[in-house]
Amino acid sequence: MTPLEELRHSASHILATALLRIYPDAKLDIGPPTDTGFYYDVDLDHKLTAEDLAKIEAEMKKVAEENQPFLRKEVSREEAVEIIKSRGQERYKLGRLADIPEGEKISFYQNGEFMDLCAGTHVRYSSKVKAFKLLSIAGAYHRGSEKNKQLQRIYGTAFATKDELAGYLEQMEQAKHRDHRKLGKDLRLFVIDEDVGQGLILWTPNGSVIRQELQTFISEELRKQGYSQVFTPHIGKLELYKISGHFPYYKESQFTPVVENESLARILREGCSCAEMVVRLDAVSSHLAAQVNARTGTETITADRVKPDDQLLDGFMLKPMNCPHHIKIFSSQPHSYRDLPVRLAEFGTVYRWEQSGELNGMTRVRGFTQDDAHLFCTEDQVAGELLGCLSLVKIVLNTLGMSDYRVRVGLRDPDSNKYTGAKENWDKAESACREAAKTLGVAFTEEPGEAAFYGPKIDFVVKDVIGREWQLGTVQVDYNLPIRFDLTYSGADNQPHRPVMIHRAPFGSMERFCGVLIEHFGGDFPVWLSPEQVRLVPISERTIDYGRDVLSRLKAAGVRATLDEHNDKLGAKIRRAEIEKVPYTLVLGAKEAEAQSVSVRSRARGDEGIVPVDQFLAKILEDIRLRSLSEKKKPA
RNA sequence: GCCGGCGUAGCUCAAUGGUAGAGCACCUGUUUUGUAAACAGGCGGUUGCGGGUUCGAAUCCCAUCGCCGGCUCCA
Repeated sequence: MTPLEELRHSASHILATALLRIYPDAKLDIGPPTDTGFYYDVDLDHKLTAEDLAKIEAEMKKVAEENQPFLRKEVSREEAVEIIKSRGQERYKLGRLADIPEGEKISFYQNGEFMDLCAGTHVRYSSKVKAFKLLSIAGAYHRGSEKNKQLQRIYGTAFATKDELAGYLEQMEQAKHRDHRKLGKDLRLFVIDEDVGQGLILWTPNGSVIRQELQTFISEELRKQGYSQVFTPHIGKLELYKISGHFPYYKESQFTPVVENESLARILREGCSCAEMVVRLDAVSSHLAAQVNARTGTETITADRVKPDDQLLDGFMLKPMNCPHHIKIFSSQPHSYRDLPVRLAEFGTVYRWEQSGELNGMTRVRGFTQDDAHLFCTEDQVAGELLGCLSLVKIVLNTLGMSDYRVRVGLRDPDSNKYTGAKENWDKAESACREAAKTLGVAFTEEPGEAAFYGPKIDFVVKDVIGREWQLGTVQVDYNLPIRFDLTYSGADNQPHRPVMIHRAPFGSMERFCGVLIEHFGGDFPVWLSPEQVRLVPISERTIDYGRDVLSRLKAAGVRATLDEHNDKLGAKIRRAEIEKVPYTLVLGAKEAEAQSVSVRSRARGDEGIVPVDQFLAKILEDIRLRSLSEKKKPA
């Protein structure tokens, strides 16, 4: 345990000590340190409030001042049971004791009157813990399972010094200003309207500029890398997803199917309970089941889903993924090995039923657009194609100056059987992913259990301003769908062969990526992405006409510019442009009008002096063309 | 979905059972401005929505929708 973790862990014991003084009947579960602080999970009939938190914190201060030594005591399993029972903490602590493997040491730590089952380690005296703060109360399931009782989790943080604590709290406060939900509102980038629906993003004109620029950017890269762009509809027949296996496997996280009119009329005529309707929507024909099961070599469609044809209901689904549609484009023509790889790309909008409590601004939504593509290739081509996909992700991240991410190679969970496909294919795919990740030149972690059910993947994960991790770009190898859809190509031997699919999305989703990007730049977008690139500010009404003249020249060159015609003093107009985070403000007075020039004020560098209009135009056009990053804002 | 908190003008917030208010934004006028806020006036509300208690509800109660923090989930 690091010294800081030790401190925080001790703080959580002090929290428990104080808590039991105030609520002696509280049943404790577990109280570990975290990346940013500590928590303790507690079962207590009384619902803790913010006022209670203040009381507990005051009591914690007393415990700290009592300067209690932390004493370690090693005991036998039997003694441990006795201690736990004597303290009335058997409800959760006996279970935690049982988690300790036979043969391992069992220890308690005591400070003052409090004693807790704990491996340690701790600070030596409670007075070491002097810079701490309780932050919030939240529900948390015992052992993280929603089947168990929900406990109250008390979150807090602690640092070695009061200055560090104050610094951390200040940093959290600052982070709020960069939150994409706040900036999205302030800069009018997107809105979510409750009448439209939770988790459904409305891209306003400003946000749409950013999205459009990003799409143009990636489209240029796709053309260089030999992709073909396609368009597909937002819905597809239920049967399509029964073949792919997405329905009903992911039914819980999909929108309810749209039942076809004919089917709807039939069930209204015949009468049909809700439960029966669900069963009939899930069901597949014996014909389809036989085909898919034969191809996969396993019972992927189980007997209880098979129904006679006249019991089936037909309908459409909002697409939860783009792959089935792209597969149908691929399979609409015969392919030779000479055609491969086929790379089909689309900004494809998909819909998923995320739990209401999970929705979050633009980063977790119910409808989002993936910068998706599916590559159909031979097995020999997989490794090379993976490298191409990763280089695309790198280009994206480099261009945007995003270096604060981690890479995760998602592998099979060796203890699970949810994965489809032959072991040899998995071995090959996993090693291809691992080798490809190595070429990135950044550290990556291999995480068993993080693979998709159809194949391993390489994910790029970033943190938002309040430390939550989000998966952005992803590259996935898939041996499963080509089998389910019976995809083939003719090999050099004139025999049919099975292609391998790669799914990849460098941004992941446009919504999530833009959300993270807003926070990454704190709203100070580089010129090429800025919704408004130039603000023209006449010093008085006398130079408005000159402003109109400059405006039309900028617009003709394709620069996004506006003219501030408000009847305000110069300072007020500059202030407005600053608040709206426009990268360049051009001040126009009599001198400038006379010389066909502009006085340039940059968001990053302040007043840069007077230059001819043409010179400014050439410079900004070059920055836009190169997609240059803005210089960091000078500290205020 | 679960636990807890919150919901007042476009935005930030005030009003603790007794006439819904301020600043900014917006509109009009005066001012004609040189690098982060000129001055004055005006517009703007069924206090998220629906019920209830009360002589009287933004305020108390119930229900519902949404938002925030966590938990669970995430092809």
